[in-house]
Amino acid sequence: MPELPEVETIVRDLICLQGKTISEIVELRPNTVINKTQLDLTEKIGTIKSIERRGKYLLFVLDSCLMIIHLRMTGKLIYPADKNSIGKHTRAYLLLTNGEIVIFNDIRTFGKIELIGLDDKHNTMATLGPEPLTEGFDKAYLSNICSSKNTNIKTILMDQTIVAGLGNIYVLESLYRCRISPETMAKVMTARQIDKLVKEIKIVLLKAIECNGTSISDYRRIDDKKGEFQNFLQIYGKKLCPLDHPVKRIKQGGRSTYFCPECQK
DNA sequence: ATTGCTTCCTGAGCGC
DNA sequence: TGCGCTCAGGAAGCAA
Repeated sequence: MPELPEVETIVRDLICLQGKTISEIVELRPNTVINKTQLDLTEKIGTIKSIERRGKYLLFVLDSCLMIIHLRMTGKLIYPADKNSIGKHTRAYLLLTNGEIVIFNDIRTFGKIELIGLDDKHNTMATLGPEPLTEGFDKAYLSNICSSKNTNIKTILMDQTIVAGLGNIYVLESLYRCRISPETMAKVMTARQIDKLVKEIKIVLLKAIECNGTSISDYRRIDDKKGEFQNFLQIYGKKLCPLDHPVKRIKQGGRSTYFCPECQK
């Protein structure tokens, strides 16, 4: 399930596409490519000027428009690839003018490729909160948010309008490392806890990027290699915490939460 | 306005 | 062997 470190890894892996030109987006499953009419098909779709990341979104800045890809849980990009690699779960592929292709596979089909004008605002991206690895995400910012919200800290950190790019794995890992219970109401978080949490989130994300992400189930790099951060997980998916206490599993907002009631108060 | 629940989808894993 | 059930999950959309 790609979160910030996984998407960042994919963006870095795709840097070799910069300067190449897309001639066609071939949609194999309906509703995979949104606003395809944005493209002027009489022209080349466009040269890839840059590939960037915002939250969990991949942004292809083309000279004609912006192509936004969200992988959701099971979306994968494969490059280099050839047509023999197109399979049952291939939802679309990009055809380049040099004959190469970039395959978009997605088992659960929640992923999307969306095209918008260079100056248009994307309805969700426009509401994203700050990037967690920038100075805009600091203790003052998170304190202010926490004081005004009537929910638990895990739900706060999962909210993309508050901070963009965190998902279940990195939120739970960060909370465990800070010894903060995910059930703690945001309002009662102390200044010290919030400071520690902000710092730990940055440490965990940087380490996960260095490891090229977490390959627990579906996530793979564009060459199908796994990330390595699953080797450093302390709480997500575990039966015992690193101190051998039993890990408790609950649901918060319909999502699995793993935590150690002994370590996290 | 804010919070929370349901929905989308497929494959894996389980019990019987 | 195979059926039916549950679960995984981001975020849109809707309900309270």
